[in-house]
Amino acid sequence: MNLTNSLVIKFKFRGNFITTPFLLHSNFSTNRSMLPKITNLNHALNLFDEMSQRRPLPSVVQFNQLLHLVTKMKHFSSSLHLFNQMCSLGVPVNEYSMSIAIKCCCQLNHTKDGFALLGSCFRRAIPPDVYIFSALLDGLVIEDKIFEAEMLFKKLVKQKLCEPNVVMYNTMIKGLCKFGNNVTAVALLRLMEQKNCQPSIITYSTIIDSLCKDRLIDDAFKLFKEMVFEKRILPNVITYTSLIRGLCNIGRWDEASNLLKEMEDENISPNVQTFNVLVDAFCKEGKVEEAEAVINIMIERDKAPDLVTYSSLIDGYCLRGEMIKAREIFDSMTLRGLVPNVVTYSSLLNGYCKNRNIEEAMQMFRQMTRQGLKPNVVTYNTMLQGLFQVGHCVAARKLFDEMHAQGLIPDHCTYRIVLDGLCNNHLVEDALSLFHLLGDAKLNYDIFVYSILIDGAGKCGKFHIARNLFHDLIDKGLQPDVRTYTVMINAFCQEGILHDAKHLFLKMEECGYPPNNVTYCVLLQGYLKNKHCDDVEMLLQEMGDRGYSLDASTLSLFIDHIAAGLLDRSMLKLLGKLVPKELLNDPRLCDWE
DNA sequence: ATAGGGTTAG
Repeated sequence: MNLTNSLVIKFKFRGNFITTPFLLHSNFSTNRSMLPKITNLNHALNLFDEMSQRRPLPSVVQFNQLLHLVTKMKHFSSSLHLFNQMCSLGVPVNEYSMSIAIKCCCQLNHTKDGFALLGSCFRRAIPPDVYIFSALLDGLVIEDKIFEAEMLFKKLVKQKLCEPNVVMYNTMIKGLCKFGNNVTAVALLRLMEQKNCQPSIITYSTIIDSLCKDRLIDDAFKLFKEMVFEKRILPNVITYTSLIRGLCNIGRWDEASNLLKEMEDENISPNVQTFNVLVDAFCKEGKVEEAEAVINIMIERDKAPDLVTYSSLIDGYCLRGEMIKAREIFDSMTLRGLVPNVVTYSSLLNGYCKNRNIEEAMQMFRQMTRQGLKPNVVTYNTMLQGLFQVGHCVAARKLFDEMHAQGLIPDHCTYRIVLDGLCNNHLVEDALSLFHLLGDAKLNYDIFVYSILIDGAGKCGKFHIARNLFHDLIDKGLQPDVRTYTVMINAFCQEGILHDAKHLFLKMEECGYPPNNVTYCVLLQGYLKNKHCDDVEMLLQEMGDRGYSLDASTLSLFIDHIAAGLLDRSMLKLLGKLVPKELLNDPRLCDWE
């Protein structure tokens, strides 16, 4: 390794950065032997000790270099500690030292401390620069304080406290994307062009990734083309990986495969993460053989599968109910030098739970704790759902309390799982009192929660409660979605109030939420069960026009009605058009048409 | 210094 090349220091020269090889002479001899060797934290800490004992003290530049190295290794708390020691030693810290210290606070989720350090910049007469503000902005984004982030950004621009550079724009764009605000993200991209700050591949990749996550794949490609053909920015492996994932997620496999070819033609090799996207996509479709084939290619190409790869594969086998195979992969990971983490465990636990093997799930849950892994909210959610599914409500309650004792805060998923679990185990009263007890502003404004409770109340014959909940959510200004309408229609049908069911069915369309397959089936079942057959034929016709099909239980009900002479056999022809392929081999349908 | 991966939800 060439020492001269590896030790490059940036000198500020007439306001421009120029890079100059840092020539090493006698007084830097210790540097020469130590700095390039720094590969881990201990080396860095030892060097710091050694440096702080030298007299005179090394310059702030040398300390900053070391600080920068430690930060690069992501040892943020150590870096902060060193910064504090620098201050105690009397090293005249500058804006670079401050920016590193602030960056560390922000990356540690202590943006507040970062702002405190900003205050100390002013006290030390160090004018904060764009790096410092970018670090703070990123901290706010990391902590999901998007409103504060936007305020800071606007304030910096308006009061001309600093001229945003491409990194700062990218950070703000990342924040907007994180909150699904793609429109403003693109607007900011346009603003930076207008201000002559050229967007980079990072700017484009950030927005492209966000559009892909929101399934706006065509918009993503529009931006991709703009980047390549207008801006002449070459896409890299990250850009391609985002697009391939976007395509896989919406099932556009051929295009994903073409894009993979395209990127290889451009001499951009897929990396572990690109392959992971493919493995995950195959596994989510239950195509574990294909996933295994991808993994073999990874091994051939020296792109060692990692925890993510195997977690996806475990998911794939769990989805197919092949728990022995899933467990085999889990157990063999250690042999490959990979130690399962909380996510891997959660995947396996979810598999056991979904396949109703709660005993094995419980055992593994305890095993992970013994191995020193702390279950997180997702792990508890998985277990809670598993326990409710097999009706172990008392055990679920115990686990819920345990979660609390561990200092974990239940999230939206937790409440949805618990409320749904209680409803499905005929404990609607408990669900409702929990809902009212919580009174949590967020929970009370969660449309999913309302759907769960309305469904639960309706199915337990507590119709008035279901209807009150529906009015309640309207009063709060919540917008019911297709599921909310559907469960409410179901509740009306069960109560035999078909007039209101039909009214709501028509209303949802007016409100921009057209009924789906399930809604039609629910209403049809309601009509049949209540022997109210006037609209049935029309509804079936509409379903055909919309390309919908009947589910197994609705179809069964129709056949029973026809067999009992309650419906005319002429309806069979219409029904035949609405039978999904997988139901066509039902023996009862043999004499159709 | 800024961008991409894995677990839960009706």
